[in-house]
Amino acid sequence: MYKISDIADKMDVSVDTVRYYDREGLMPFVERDKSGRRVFTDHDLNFIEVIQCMKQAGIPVKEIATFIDWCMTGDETLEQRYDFLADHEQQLETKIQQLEDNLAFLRWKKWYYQTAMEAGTEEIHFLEGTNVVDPNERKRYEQLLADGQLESK
Amino acid sequence: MYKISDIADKMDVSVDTVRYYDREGLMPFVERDKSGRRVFTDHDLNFIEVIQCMKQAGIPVKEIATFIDWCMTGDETLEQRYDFLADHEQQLETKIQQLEDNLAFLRWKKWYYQTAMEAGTEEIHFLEGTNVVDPNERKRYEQLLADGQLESK
DNA sequence: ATACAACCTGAAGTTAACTTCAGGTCAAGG
DNA sequence: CCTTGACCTGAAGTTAACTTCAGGTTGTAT
Repeated sequence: MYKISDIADKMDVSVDTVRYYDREGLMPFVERDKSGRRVFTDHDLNFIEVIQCMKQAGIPVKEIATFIDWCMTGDETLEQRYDFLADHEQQLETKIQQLEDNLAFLRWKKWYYQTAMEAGTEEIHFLEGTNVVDPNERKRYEQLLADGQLESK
Repeated sequence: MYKISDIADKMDVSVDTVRYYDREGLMPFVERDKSGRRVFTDHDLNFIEVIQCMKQAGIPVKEIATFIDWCMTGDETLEQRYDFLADHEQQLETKIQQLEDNLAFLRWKKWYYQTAMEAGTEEIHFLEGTNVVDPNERKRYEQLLADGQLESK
């Protein structure tokens, strides 16, 4: 048996946030003791894990509530639940790919500033006489990356 | 020369959102034509790219505004800009790792429902006589995954 | 016995990131 | 010439996800 603060710790959120989640329908399974306090069981931890994963994956609270609702309904919603997961698996894959691209861009800009700092000025990356970044600079960086010459940076 | 709608298209947001970004200080570089309309240059596209990347990476608008502000200041802020990027590179790496973990969890749950659907009931995953998920089930899944027996699912 | 930390509720407040609105300017096509 | 669509501003409205507040109850350590 667990109390609300245990769950808050486990989910790495505040106790108030757990109550907020409950209010929004994420925890219809939670029981109360004789004086009205929330009591969570081991069985509930299965749901807590799911909720935490979905939250971190960026799924909105309302959608998670729908999913949990299906869980409470029983075996006739197995397919909806599967489809929900398959759909969000797709979305998450796409999002991770995008973040990988963003990460690659940040790294190139980091190299850009690293080298600019060494030169004392950003101008080394500009097209002759302008303040526009030379598109070849990015290619130069990609080449160095591919050649494994950027290990120390 | 580009107009606001071109930039909106390029960033994949609405024209109103671009104006909002400008208001929040993300585009101090933008010029105006004689009748007050925003005019973007090729030089500005460098910034647009940076802004879009940072937005997608989840960096708050205010922080991006700070970064852009440094860019306008000149070479004396090169170090701040480098540190900013290094810091967010770190954060993004952590976030991607977390999302990978979430993805792995979603996939295991997908398998859980896939097999439950085939059996017609979720009970196949429960500990004898309870409604608690058998922890060995996840291990079973991981084993199948490692053995490459899940290709078609 | 009593204090006090942890719990409760309903409701109001906050923040970020937009979005919508009201009202106005302007350049180009028919 | 005049209509129309793209642009402008300042300000108000919206939404999600919390957070804070006011006021109340209770189990446990001193």
